[in-house]
Amino acid sequence: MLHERFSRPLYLQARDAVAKRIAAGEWKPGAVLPNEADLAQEFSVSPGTMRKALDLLKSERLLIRRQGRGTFVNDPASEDRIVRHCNLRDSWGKALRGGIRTLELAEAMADELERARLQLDSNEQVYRIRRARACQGRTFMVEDVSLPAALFPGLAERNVGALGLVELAQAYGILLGKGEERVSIVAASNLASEALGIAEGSPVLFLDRVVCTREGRRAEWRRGQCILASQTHYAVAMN
Amino acid sequence: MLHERFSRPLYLQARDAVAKRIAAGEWKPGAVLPNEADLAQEFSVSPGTMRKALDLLKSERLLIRRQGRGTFVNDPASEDRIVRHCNLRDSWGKALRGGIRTLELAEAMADELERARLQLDSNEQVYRIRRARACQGRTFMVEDVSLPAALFPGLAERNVGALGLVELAQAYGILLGKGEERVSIVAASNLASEALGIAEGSPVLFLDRVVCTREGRRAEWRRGQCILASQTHYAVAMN
DNA sequence: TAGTGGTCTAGACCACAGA
DNA sequence: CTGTGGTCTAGACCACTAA
Repeated sequence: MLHERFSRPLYLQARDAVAKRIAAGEWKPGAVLPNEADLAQEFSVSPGTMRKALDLLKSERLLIRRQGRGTFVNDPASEDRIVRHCNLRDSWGKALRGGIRTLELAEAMADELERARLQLDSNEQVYRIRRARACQGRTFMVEDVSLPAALFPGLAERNVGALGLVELAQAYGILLGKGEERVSIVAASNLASEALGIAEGSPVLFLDRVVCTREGRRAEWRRGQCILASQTHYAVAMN
Repeated sequence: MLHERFSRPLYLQARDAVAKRIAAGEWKPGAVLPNEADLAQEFSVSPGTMRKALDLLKSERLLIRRQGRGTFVNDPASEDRIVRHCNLRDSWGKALRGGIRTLELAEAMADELERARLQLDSNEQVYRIRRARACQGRTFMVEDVSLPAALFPGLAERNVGALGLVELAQAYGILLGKGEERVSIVAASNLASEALGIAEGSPVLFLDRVVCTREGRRAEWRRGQCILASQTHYAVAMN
């Protein structure tokens, strides 16, 4: 099962083994895991070591632990995990989620910028998607997304028109990890200004985001142009 | 020393006790702490409990632990702690720190907005500071800062003209904790456009930030207007 | 009442740094 | 070689949940 000595710490191996099972769908979102003692026995580690692994997964929001209840698989669509990838907030501080409409979808050879940002080799393919997000009938963001074709095989053939990154990852059994978003101001492009219903060249928030998988592979590069209605804003937590 | 039963967990009490000593300057930045066993004995807890407390402080970036070396107090001016409160990055991804010039400083009764954002009672005083930040001779941000007078007694009499929040907190023995920053776009104010050398009403990044102390008291409300030179941006990490 | 995770203890051995 | 933190073990008892 887990390697003994001359290798990574046991609690990291146990953590990754549990994460792998969740990614594989062996333990589905909302399901309850065996208790600490049973898991420890299954992975042949001490209860203390197993606990450390489970606490790590809890801090990574992959598990939820409740005293007296048990250990549960956190749903990727749960509020605390959605909020991580959506920093736009409405006037009540709620994540500004919106319906997604796909405008274009094409497969192509990764260009130089895509290879750099997604850390791809030459000759690797990407899917390019242009989408619009709307909330209450009002489009607030248009985005250009590049996805490594290797991570999302057959994406063009699947019906993914209304799916965001979180839902896509779930459909492909990919666990998302760290990411970085760069925020700046640009003049709206022709397409964006039309879709957003603003004058051409109006200043919009430009969101340049790269999200990695749990294992550190680049999973998405997104460039979004975004308008902020009154009282809506881009929120950043400092911990 | 620490309360026994009927109270918060021992590892949290130990964590706070260590944090308190650091804030009081008993252990200065860069200094080495006693080893785990000695600390455990001093606080009358088991080594495992003491370790949990120290690991927490390490995850809060208050301590640095090095195998074979010891446990050290992290400097508030160290890169990893500065970067938390400065999300502006230059083209190389380095934090965009800048010299600070104070334009105005006044003490006043907190107005309604300040009472709401800083969670102050009526009749509480605040210090209002207007400053400019410049890097390589170019002003890139003007900011209006409100500080609770109760936390920073006698601030007007001290020479704090070139100090930012991090340095101020250190001078007053305050440990900073969580915070939130809201990012949006506004038309530059008269004062800002002049200081930043841009046309009046040009779009600028508006940064609205509240930072708390470690204990959760509001320590600062800042409203900054900011221009982004080529290749500079506002960076957000998603963990 | 039984089962869960949360806290706490008291050790062991290992990897690493420095004298 | 000594001292440090990092890992790992094997228990104990407590607080909470649900049947």
